[in-house]
Amino acid sequence: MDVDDVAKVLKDLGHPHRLRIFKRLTRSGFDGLPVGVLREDLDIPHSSMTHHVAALVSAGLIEQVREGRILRCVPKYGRLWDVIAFLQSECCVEDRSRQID
Amino acid sequence: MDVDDVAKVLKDLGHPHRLRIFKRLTRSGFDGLPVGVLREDLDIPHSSMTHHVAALVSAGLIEQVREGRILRCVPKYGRLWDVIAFLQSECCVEDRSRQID
DNA sequence: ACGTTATTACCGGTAATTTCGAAATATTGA
DNA sequence: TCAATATTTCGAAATTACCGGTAATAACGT
Repeated sequence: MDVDDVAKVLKDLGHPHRLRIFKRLTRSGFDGLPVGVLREDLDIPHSSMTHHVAALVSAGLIEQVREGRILRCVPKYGRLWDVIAFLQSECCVEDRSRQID
Repeated sequence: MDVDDVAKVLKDLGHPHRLRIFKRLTRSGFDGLPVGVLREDLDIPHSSMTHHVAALVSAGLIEQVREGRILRCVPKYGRLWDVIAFLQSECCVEDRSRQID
C-alpha cells in the first residue's frame, strides 16, 4: 500500500458512522452482518446507510455478498491490518538509536 | 479515546498531503521540523500548508512550538499509538475462539 | 525604525460530502 | 402474478473541505 491508498482508507474510515459500522462488523465475526441489521443497530436511515457502506466498500474495508434479498457486509480485516502496518513502519522514528524504550 | 475521537483523527490524517506531512515529521524524529522545511520538501503552497498543519494540530497529531520566527511542528507519536490501539482492540473479532491463527 | 524572513489570516471560488425522503429495483414466498 | 421485504438510486439542500493568491502578523538582524 502506498501513501495515497492509506490516506483513502483513513479518510473513509474517518467518519463516526462508518467507524461504528466497521467496528460493529469486525466484532461480529468473519461472516459479517446484513445491511439491515447494521441499519437498525446504529439507527441510520436507509439511504444514508447505503452511502456509508459504499464508502467502506470503495476503501476495500468491507465487501458485500448477496444472499437472496439480503446483502451481507463482510469485514476485510486484512485491509485494516495493512493500514496499521503502514502506520507502524512509516510513521515512527527512523533512527532507532533515539527510539524511546 | 472514544469512537468519535478516533474518527476525527482518522479523518484528519486521511488526506495525502497530511499523511505525508505526518510521515515526514514522525520519521524526522522527536524534534520535528519547521513548517518551511515541510513546505519545501513536499512542495505545498504556503496557505494550503497552513490549513493542513492546522488540521493535524486540531486532531492532536502534532503540536507547534515557536522558536524565534520559525514554528517547529512536533509529532505526537502517542496520539497515533492510541488510535492504533483502539483499532486493534475494537475492530477485531470479539470471539477469540474463532480468530484465525 | 526598517527590511527580511517565516508563517498565518482572510477571502472567494469550486468541489465534495452528508443527509434523508421518496421512488425505484431486486428478491422471495404464496 | 401479487404482496412483502431488503436495499439502492434519485434528487436536492445544507454543510464542509479544499485550494491558493494576497494581505497581514510576528520575529529577527542591523
